[in-house]
Amino acid sequence: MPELPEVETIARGLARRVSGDVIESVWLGSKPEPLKSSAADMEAALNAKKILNVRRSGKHIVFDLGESGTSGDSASAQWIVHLGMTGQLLVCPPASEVAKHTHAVLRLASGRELRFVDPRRFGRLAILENFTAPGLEPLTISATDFANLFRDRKTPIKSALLNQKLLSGVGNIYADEALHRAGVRPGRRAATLTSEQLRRLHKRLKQVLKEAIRLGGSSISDYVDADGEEGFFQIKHRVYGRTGRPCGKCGTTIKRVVIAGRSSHYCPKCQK
DNA sequence: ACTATTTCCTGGATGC
DNA sequence: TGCATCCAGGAAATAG
Repeated sequence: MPELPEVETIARGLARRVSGDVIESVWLGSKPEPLKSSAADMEAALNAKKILNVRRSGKHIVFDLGESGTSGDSASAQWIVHLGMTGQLLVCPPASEVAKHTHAVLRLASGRELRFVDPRRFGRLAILENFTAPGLEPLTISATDFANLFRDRKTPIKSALLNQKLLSGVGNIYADEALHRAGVRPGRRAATLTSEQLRRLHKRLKQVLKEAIRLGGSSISDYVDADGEEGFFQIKHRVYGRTGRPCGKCGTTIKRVVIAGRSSHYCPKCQK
């Protein structure tokens, strides 16, 4: 399940591999469409465009597109890819087998193909201009702005962390991991956190995201980066997916509760 | 304006 | 072995 660190890893890998390449042809699957715009519009927006850069905004992958004919690199539209739960963007030799649930194939001038594969179809594709994810970036947000996001909110802090309109990029894994490292229970009402706890959560969230990026993300289920490589942050998980096992810090059994319809894992002793 | 709940979707795990 | 059921969860839609 790609969250900020996984999407960052994928975007960096793609930037390295396909920046400067030109889209020669486009195939878009029919199925129940993961497309925001019509297939014809998307194809027209992608065809013959140069990929200037690939980067991350929140959990979205942004392909900056430019005209391939002109010498200047003036950006026009952007191809936005959200991987949802199970989406993958793969750079493949054209001869390689097309995986089941492939919804888009971009043939590149370099001879390779960029393929979007997504079994569960929670992923989304869109053509936009000047896209920025709705929430604030967790890696750059100030402690003050961070604290202000949660002031007066009655919702559990876990729900608030997952709310992409507040912070963009935090998902279930890193919300749980940041809360454990900050010593705060996921069910705590956001507004009841002390300023000290908010300060810690701000610090620990940044820390855990940065460390996860350094390790190439967490490979849970089928996550792989643009090179097909798995990440290693899952070995650093202290609570996520560790229900019933001992907390590494104090030995107390890790508990699981459902908040906002999501599994939330925490240590009843370390987290207040 | 918020908050909580439901829905989408398939594959892997589990149970009888 | 085979079939049914459950569960994973990001974000949009819906309801309160």
